[in-house]
Amino acid sequence: MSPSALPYRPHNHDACVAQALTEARSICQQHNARLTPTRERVLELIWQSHKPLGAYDILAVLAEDGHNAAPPTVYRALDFLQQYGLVHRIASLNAFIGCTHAGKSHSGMFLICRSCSNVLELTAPGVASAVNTAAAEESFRPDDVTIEVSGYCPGCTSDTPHD
Amino acid sequence: MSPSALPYRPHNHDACVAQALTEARSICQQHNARLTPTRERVLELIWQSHKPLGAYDILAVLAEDGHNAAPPTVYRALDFLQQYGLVHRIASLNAFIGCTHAGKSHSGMFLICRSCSNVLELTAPGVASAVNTAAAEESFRPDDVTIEVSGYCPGCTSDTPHD
DNA sequence: TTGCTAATGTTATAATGTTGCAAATTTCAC
DNA sequence: GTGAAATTTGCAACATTATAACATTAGCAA
Ligand SMILES: [Zn+2]
Ligand SMILES: [Zn+2]
Ligand SMILES: [Zn+2]
Ligand SMILES: [Zn+2]
Repeated sequence: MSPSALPYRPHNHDACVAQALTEARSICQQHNARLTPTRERVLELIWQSHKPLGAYDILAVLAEDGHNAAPPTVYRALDFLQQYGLVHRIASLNAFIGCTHAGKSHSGMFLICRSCSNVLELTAPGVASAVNTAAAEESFRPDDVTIEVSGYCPGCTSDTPHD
Repeated sequence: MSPSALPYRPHNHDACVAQALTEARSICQQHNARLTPTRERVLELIWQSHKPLGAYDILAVLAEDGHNAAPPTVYRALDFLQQYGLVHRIASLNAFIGCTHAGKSHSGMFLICRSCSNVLELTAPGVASAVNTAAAEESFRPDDVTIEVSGYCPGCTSDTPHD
């Protein structure tokens, strides 16, 4: 078994954020897309932890920033970031999380801890192929696959839930 | 390849509804749960087609019925029906669909057609086991699995989208 | 009856997400 | 550089989805 994944153990999270921002800049440059200050700030906020963040949570922080922002500001930034695969929306939570596989084409699977709220994004090729097989048997042509697993992470399966 | 699944071809849908209601009565009886008129009516409305229905759509029909209903009425009925596995919520649509495997314990996978909106619920044991394997590799204990696949159904892959 | 519990009614409000248009900024051809 | 075109942002209003809190009613049993 692999060692605990990042979200589940102490780590230098500033490095996570820095790397995410660096990659985002690079990806946007490749696509001639403009990672404007607002968009970058939203991405940074989403990466403030490995827990998903709601649009209105983001909005509240922007307000603290002194940024005079309304909901469309946030949703537009989120749309942009999703478009370039920099963040994912977790449908079962109405919240957003930074993509840990930005750039690489992937169909994510999300492990959502009910106790500590941390989310781990996996690539899970086995799952993707099983889904495609099942869909093919019904002659269904998949376009977008949502896989969200709620449960308990390694840290929270034991009796002492993590933060 | 199997022939087209029910939602994708003409069929006697009244039979779908009748069977769903019969099974629901039986399941509720087994659990000493009361399938009250409101709950039964909501279930019937959800089964009016193989397309998912929003809570406020249900509310509107109840109003036409002359039923003086407010949102909590609908959401409470939906909670009840979900609790006994009679309907599922489709997170990516904020909508509800009748369960086609009521009674049998199952972890569903939903094929959602972008064109005609019909939803097919599959059992897909291969997918379930792939998800469990992937989760186990991260020492994650799954509790609830959401798998929603948006795409195009057999009828809508061709150039003439179905209703 | 009486008293208990589950279910429903009612009002208000919270949380999430969108539309439409005007103003500002950036891009790019000239 | 200058000006038109396109992108991005500000802003106000609105739409949709879901819940909280508390009163009332229906079902059921002692
Ligand atoms: Zn990702
Ligand atoms: Zn946890
Ligand atoms: Zn049918
Ligand atoms: Zn279709």
